[in-house]
Amino acid sequence: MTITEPEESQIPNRFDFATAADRILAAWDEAGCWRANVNPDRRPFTIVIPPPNVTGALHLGHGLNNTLQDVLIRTRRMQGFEALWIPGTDHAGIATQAVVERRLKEQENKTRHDLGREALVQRIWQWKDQYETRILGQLKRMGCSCDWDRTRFTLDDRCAAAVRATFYDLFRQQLIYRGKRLVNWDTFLQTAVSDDEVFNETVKGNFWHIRYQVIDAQPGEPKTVEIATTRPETLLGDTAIAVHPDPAAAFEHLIAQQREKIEAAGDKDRPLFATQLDDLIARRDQALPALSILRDMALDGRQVMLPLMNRPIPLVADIWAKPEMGSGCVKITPAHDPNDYEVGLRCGLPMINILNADGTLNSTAGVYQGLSIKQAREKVVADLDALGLLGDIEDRDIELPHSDRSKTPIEPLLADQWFVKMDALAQSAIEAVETERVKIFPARYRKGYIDWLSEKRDWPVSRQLWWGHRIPIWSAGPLAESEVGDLVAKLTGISSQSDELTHQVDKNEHAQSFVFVCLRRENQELETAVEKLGLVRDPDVLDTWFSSALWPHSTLGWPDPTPELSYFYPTSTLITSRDIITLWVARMVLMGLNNTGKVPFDEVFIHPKILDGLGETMSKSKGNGVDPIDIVEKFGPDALRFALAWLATETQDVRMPVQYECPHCAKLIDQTKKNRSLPRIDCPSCGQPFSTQWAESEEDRKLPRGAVVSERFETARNFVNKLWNAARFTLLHLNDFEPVAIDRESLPLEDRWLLSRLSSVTSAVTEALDHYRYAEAARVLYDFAWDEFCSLYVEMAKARLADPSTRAATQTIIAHALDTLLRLLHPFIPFVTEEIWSHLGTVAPVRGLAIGPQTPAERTSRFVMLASWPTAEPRNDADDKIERQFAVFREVLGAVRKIRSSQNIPPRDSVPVGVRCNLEAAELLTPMKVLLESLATASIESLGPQTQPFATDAPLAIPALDIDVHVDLERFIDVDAELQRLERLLSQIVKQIAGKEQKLSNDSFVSRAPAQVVDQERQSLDELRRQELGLSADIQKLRIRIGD
RNA sequence: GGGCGAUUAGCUCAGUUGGUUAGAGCGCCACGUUGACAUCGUGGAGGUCACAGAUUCGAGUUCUGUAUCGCCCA
Repeated sequence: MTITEPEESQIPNRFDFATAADRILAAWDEAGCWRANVNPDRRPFTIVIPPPNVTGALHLGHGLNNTLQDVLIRTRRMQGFEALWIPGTDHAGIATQAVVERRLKEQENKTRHDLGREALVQRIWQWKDQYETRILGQLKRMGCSCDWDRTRFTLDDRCAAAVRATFYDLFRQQLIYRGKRLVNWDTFLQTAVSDDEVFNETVKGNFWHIRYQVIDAQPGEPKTVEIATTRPETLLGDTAIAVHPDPAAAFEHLIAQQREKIEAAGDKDRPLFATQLDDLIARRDQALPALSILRDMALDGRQVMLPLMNRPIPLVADIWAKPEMGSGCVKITPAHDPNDYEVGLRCGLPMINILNADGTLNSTAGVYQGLSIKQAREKVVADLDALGLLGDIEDRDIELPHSDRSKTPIEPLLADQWFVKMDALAQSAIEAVETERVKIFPARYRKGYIDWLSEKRDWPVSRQLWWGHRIPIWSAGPLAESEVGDLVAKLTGISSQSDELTHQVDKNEHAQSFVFVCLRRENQELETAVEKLGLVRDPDVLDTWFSSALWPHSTLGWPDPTPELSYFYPTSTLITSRDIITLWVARMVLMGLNNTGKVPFDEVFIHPKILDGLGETMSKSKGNGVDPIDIVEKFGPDALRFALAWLATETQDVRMPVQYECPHCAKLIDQTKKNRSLPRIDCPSCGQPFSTQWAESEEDRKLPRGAVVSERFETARNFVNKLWNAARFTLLHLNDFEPVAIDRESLPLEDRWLLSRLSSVTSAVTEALDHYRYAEAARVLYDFAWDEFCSLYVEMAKARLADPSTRAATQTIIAHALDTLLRLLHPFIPFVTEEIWSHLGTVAPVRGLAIGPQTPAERTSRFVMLASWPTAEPRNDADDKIERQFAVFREVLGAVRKIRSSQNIPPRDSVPVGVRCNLEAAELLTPMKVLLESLATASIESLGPQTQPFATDAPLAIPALDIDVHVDLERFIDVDAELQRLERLLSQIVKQIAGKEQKLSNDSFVSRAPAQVVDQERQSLDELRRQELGLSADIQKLRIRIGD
């Protein structure tokens, strides 16, 4: 057989991901590799993507989330499942509307009211189209193998149909009702924002003390009650003053608590706590009599006069009043404070709203009508002062809620809202997790999920927005009883002909009647009919989470009984981040159960978050976000994915210091809190300016943009390169490849070792992925590919590939190994594996071990993406032995290399080596002598129990294996270096001996530790003493030599 | 205030059931390129496992407390 020279030029020595990626994506597209269809011959495996917001582009957090999903779906696809990954995006109600409104204001100085509902929604659709395209493009470039034909959007027609059907159903089950609720009102955007769109900021404010006069004070009773407030203007909406119902008990409780605190405190804190206790007791003694009187007055139904409004309001007894704070009394404004609202509910108080939507005061505020909050506050304070009702004014830091969207202060405001009744729904979702019909990984997240649902707080689903699913309710009211009867009769008439309309009659807190109609789907005719009856459609839209709660079944066609729904639903796994377990995961479970009777997914995997170098979460608004595409362009898509998977451990968030890359000189500039919010940065290296994501001005935007990258992707990029080059080596040596029959038993040791390792690695990777241990899977593959396949096997194969008598068999094995490795790595690094696969398919279209007269040759699939996942072979003793053998081999090899290195022996000079070891080890090592000689550039002069040190000896012991490695330094000796090395070794050994001796002289260790452990320690001590002797002798010899 | 998590080498992180001398990547130092790969190879230096207790013959690993940081909920 003639061996032709490998043609290196055909395969470049680096993987050119920039050009290959597009080509590979196009090939997958063309072949529809990512497509999944109802297929009774296969088991389905389904993932729905957590739909990213169309508010902005994806960052690295999404990069991680989607990488993990893709690794899983690619693995399952290769394992023979009909693997469906449904992509899509979320309309993200308020977030998206706010972004578009802000731009409208900035660029055209217009508000949404200038545009009107339809035109604004039109604009938001344009925004959505733009970002949806960008987001899906980002996912594609990352290699996400979603079924793109099934891309959905939470506001598209199919999702809308699901939302309508769900709302209608819940409404008919009487699980949807209208009620009042305090909302976080953004007076700038004039909308309610959700709790998670509110952040608290401490601002400087005041604490005003105000006196309210008691009406008809009796003898012995106070004439005024003092309260203190940070928001004096809200007194215009006060409906009560509260005092604690049992101040004595409340004080006792506090005092007991403080005593416990002192018990538990360290010496450092105790004096402070003791002082606090004294203060508390003094306070009780001083305040209790007055508070008791006030409590009695409250129980007696006494009233105080609300200043400025001259409205009598009751004294009430409620636990919200804290006897230890201020005067012990608190004003109650139920319509403008969450705590007061609760008091109002408990005490049946009226709720008076004093605000307009724009934050000015309304007509209930009397003479203050029309003023802004700030103006009203000043005037109220001045007027109180004039009346002599104002007491002290304290300076105080106040935690004030702000809207995340407009950055303006939130005003709590009472508004009509639609609610979903959570009781039974929440219970069903709790049970799904408790019974493990839905399994959550890691399990610690179960608690938060269950605790949150256990509160069973009704879900307010109205949003005062224009962007979203409009609430399908038409209402009329308040109506007289006769009108109600009339209207209901007419509605019953309509609904007798259509099952798409349902209605309810509801009375509000003032006993006024309202009629609500819900329509099941878009139906112009019905809508017109309903509106003709005088019913008006609710202007609000639904909470975004309402539509995303339906995502696992709405994307599959529900409410229609589609074949997809029955085949792919319930989905298999949901992969998401922990911050939306309650908002989203819990709601999907309860809605899935309500709508389909089945859980939406069997398993949930919660992955870590990506933090920046300062430990802060990444976000666009902070400026520390990284665009995955920047990483793709610098390091390649495979490096992005592999690095993220490698970092995705179970407990640890991913901390990722990021740098700007100067587009002029490629210098990396650490991102800091300071520079991350700048629109332009001058490169400290080349001095030239570049722009950042904040660039707004013409001038800045003209500058080239500095990518935000992280050095943490280098390891993964290097790994991809390593794999590429190992493959390149393999491919170059397969130019004349003809598969040959393999007889396993007669294979050389290193081949059997490699096959055994492949099998072990396959098991480990499969196991790790089954349990979402991505980092472990990545590490196993990295270590195997680099340290074993590249550094050992390929090195060992070189000689055999050069020998015509062994070339063919070696080719068969190495081709098989590369083939398996590519399959195992494919889910992590799909592009480079696909590229190598196609080269491999050219030189070795038929490969595998099952080649022979009896078994048909294994022909491989065109795409590794569609190839089958490797299966591990059953373990056997021979394999275990071989793996142990190689572990020993690597230790000995390492020892020789260490000695060589410490002596600065040139790499190409061969050294004589002796290995002293027991008989068993000698038996293991003898067959590997040639390999050892080649990898260590050595000649093995002697191997076994009889091996003696050389005359000019450099020893190194491997105590764990009872092996001493000796190198003959005759030709190389650098006495000083060797003396230095030996002395350092000796000092380490002396230290260890001391430790062991101490341990063994401890009677309690010798008598109580297991005999086996004690024995081991004794042997180890003997071994150390033996080494000590040897080293001392060697050192002695060298000293004499210097003396010569 | 409640809950969850983290704290291991200069940096970023692994560390399975408690048991020889605690590992990796990057960075650093030394040496090395003729054919897979300098995005490389070989070796080296570098650790009071946050702190304080407890359990144990023995603790990075188990328990309690403290500190710091992060997230979630109120």
